[in-house]
Amino acid sequence: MEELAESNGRRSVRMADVAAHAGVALGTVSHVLNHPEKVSPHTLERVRRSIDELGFVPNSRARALAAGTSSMIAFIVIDLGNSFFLDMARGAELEAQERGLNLVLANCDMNTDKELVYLSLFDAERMAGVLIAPLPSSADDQWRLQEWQSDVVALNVDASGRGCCVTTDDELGGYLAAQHLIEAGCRRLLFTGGPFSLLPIADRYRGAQRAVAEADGVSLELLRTLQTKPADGRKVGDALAARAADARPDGVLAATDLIAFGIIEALGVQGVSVPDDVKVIGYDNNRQAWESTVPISTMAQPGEEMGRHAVRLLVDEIRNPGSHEHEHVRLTPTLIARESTGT
Amino acid sequence: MEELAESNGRRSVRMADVAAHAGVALGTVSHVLNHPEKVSPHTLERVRRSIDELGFVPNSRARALAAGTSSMIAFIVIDLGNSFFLDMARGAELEAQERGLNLVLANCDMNTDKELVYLSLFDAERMAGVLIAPLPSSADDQWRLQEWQSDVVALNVDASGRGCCVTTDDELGGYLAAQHLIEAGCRRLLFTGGPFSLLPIADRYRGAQRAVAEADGVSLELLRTLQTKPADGRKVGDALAARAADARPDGVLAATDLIAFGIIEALGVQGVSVPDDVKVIGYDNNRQAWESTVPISTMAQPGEEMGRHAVRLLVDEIRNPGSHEHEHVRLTPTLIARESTGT
DNA sequence: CTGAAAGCGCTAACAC
DNA sequence: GTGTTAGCGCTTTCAG
Repeated sequence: MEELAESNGRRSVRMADVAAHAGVALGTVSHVLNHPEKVSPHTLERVRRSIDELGFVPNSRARALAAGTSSMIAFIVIDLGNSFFLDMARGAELEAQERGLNLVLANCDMNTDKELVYLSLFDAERMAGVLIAPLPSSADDQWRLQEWQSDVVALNVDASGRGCCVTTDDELGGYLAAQHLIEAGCRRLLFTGGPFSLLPIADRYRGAQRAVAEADGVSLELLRTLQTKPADGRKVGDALAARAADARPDGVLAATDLIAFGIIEALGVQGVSVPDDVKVIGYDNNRQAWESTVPISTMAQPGEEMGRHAVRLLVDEIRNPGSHEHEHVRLTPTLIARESTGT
Repeated sequence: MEELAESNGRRSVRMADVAAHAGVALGTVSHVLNHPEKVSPHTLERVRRSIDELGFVPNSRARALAAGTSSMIAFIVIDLGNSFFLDMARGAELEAQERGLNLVLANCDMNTDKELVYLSLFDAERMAGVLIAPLPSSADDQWRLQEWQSDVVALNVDASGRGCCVTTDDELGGYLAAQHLIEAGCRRLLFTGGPFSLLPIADRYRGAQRAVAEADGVSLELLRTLQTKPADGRKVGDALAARAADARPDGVLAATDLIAFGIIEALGVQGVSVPDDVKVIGYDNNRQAWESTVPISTMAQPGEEMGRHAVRLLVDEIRNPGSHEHEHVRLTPTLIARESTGT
């Protein structure tokens, strides 16, 4: 099981070698690396030259062991193929870099078991901290049940009470999306998406319900899908196209852009015009759906901002173990109106 | 610059704590972890219980330091937003896992400077090995100029002479793609893509030239683009649509699927039919282009296989520092015929 | 300002 | 089988 790699042949040069080469004590070399201001210019120069000449690369593992600190943080992502998560990673990386931390990624590839595997790995590796963007299911996340060595902050999932987290307000997003459709003149709305075990989807639906309840003479129908892919959308589109025109919704709220994409495509093929006959709005501002023939209106989630915030929370937790209080940062999605809901 | 994270508050339980708790020596605890067969069932049981009760998580850093080994490898990727590279990561992860190694990812986000930054980081962290899929430009890769502590194998780039690498044969891919077009009846081919500083693109063009040279009465035109995005393709599509029908190529070989996608879209808008008027083939089997209204024929690169191979080479290099010989594995792209070149 | 020495948490001989 | 001990490469007091 735990088949380890053997160290590679060449033995790397150690600090002691540098010290010998420069004719100083080992501690002095350490000082030029960590507290150069406390070393005389002359020694500094000499040691530095030795470092260069020998090609010395400080061993961070040893350093971390001795100093009890590390500059590595890890981000465990449920699906790096989803541009939303990749955006988070970008934001996290930028923020980490600005704070002198290094970010590595782990891809769970939609396999929730891997969340735990990687969490354990990084825990054992004594990362300074770890970020995790799990599958936002309603089931109690396994990883939350454990106490971890490293500080961890969750993204895209409500981990209140157990730790820091940053989410976007999906209920509000659903509300705003529905409102946009209503303002565009739609009266017979349809919400489609699934599975509802995904909290964000359930929340988006609730938001849509609220918007509809607040409006007069607007109805809301629900059509569940099994997944969130274009194929699911195409099925919905076909079903809709098969209906009589007056039995058709005039506004569709798709739980994801990918679904919206499928719907628009299927509708187009069957001669139903978007946005003339039916207006469609998606959710996620997913790059994969950017190239739709009819540009898709959508609710954009601030992925990069989420990543940045998460790192900020993490750093606070790492640096102020005493005073730190867990926080739930809730960001707001933004409406991006494009052609699919235009006039 | 090197602003480190401070260790978090709670001090984790060490092996010594476990030993004390179980009433055995520290070395014994180490044994139950690394050589359980050499420990009496009774002690084993007791130590294991102590480990559980105390929530002991072995410190891999210390372990790596003491043992001189590590099970972590890293994959530095030029662009995780590109599904081709993500496929490599998937393959690498699977292969790594089967060999008891753990894979972490680093995203350069199309920033070549980051390649070096991450390489240095992982070098200092004394990773067991590192994989790198850089920007395949013709410029001499900076990272190749240095001797690294860790073993490194390159993906998607020819690093012969300096280390192991695994690539796909782009020249052959271009050849096969052109041949496919010719067999589909095309006589006036157009190759479009760019910039040519990207080696794969130049190679694909060379392959197309070879196929055309081998065929009778087939011409090949070249239309360079600045980048490899759908927008570049749309420009090409518009230019083509603006031509008189008989001045138009009847077969287009796009250097990437994204370009092909843009071309098909632009052509469609202008009333030029794909594949009836013009056949189009792309390259990469990019998921982002899968949802095109006209499914795009393409040359698929075996990303996952590349990742697996790379890990195999890396492992050999790590385990047999003496006998290991650098190897260049060249994989073959596969034609995927879809509608855009259909009849 | 520089050197010596005591660990950091763990592995791997080597003894008992 | 189990305990003891000497490092792994580095940081960091603490004397000189």
